[in-house]
Amino acid sequence: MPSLTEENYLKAIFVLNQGNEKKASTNAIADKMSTKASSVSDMLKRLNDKKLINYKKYQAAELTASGEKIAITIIRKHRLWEYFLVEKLKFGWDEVHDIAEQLEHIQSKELTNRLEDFLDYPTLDPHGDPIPNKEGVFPIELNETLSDKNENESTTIIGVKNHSTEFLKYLDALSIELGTKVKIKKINDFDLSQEIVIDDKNSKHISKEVADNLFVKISE
Amino acid sequence: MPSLTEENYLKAIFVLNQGNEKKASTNAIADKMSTKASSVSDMLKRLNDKKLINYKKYQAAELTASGEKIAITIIRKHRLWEYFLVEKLKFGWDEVHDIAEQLEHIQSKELTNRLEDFLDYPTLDPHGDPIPNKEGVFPIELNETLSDKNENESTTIIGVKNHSTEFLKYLDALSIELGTKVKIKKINDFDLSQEIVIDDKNSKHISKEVADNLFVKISE
DNA sequence: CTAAATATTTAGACTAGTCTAAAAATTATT
DNA sequence: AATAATTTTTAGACTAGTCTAAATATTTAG
Repeated sequence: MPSLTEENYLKAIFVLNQGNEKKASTNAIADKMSTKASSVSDMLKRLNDKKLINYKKYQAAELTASGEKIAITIIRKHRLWEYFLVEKLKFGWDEVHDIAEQLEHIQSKELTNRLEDFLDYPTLDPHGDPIPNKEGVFPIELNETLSDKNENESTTIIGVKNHSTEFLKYLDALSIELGTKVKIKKINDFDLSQEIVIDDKNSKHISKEVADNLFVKISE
Repeated sequence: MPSLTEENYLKAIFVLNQGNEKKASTNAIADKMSTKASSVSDMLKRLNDKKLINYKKYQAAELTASGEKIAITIIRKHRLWEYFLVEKLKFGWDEVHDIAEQLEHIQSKELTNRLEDFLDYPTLDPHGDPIPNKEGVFPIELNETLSDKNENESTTIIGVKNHSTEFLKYLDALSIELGTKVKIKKINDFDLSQEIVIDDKNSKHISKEVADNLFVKISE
């Protein structure tokens, strides 16, 4: 069994390496985990010894099959618990991240599977992120963001990349939620900010950073 | 915030000292926590420094008001989660202890309170143990055990002292559950084992150790 | 009341994980 | 290709918690 800390490292590496390119550098991991590069360096050696990652000095880390399995299990638990917190306990989507961050480390396969059954096998968590099944298979991949779209295109918001309370509250203020239709009226050349129309009604102005963090329905 | 380990020590001390007498000796705690007396000795010093317990060398430990508050919160969370696991996820009463042992350390008052609301404010957990409310008040105390009863007395099982899977499975085999009526037909002088009649139907023979671990309805 | 048995504490070492500061390697820039 | 900037690793120290073995208290028994 990996320790709680090891689980968090594996999860961070999984998330950083999503979209195939090896981006899990020592600094990137340190940044994501709010720790120091030297600590990460130590830990990468240990995870390598345990064959949970492939790691060579001065090169980015990659998960092995068994490391990835653990990472996906953590993500599965995190997302199932988030769904539980929002759907059953009526938390807001901006309130559940830190609690799920703790719940994801509860060890019991049986618990995870019964929870999934109790929740009627949800496929997406409250932020639109896909929930891997018992076998670790994700139902869909979220790839395209609103920034990838062009002027005059319409699309639907299906997920958020950033899960911070601040960002989610900002979306609430803009009346953007999952399922919201968005039409891009204009993209400003200077800062790539967008003028958008929400649900054919309200016009809003959003920065590129916001558009970067909104996943949209994949074209055709 | 106390660490997970500190929380476990506080809980152990609370449980040992239940029923007022100071029984939380170094060895008793070590035993309960499956650790060594020397480790306990170290920890008692630290908890004393943090004013979570009152402890003087060679004397049993007592919780301070703030230590007790923490212990009760842990117990509250443990019992609410056990109730959730049995009532909502349909676990057996013999399967939930280890999982609740993990869940009890999740930090979020809001979560505990919403969970309690979701469960409709249960007062007893699946083992008959009282669930303290938000203010830390227990609805009732379980005191009397079947060993305290005499020959020809009848009573009702309302709780179990030992929560181990083995004990609970043994009770299942005896068809003893919460609410079961028991009449003591005979107490053997030699080993204090009892001949009992369960629900006016089946006669069984149980050891003193089993009777010690069955809480019964308090007389009159 | 003294000796033996038992309980508790201390001393010193170990592990996991972290940090700072310095050294070494890699990458970028001229 | 040489130097500068950046990234990564190493060395050494620190904390929380644990352990074994030895020392010291306390309790029990004769």
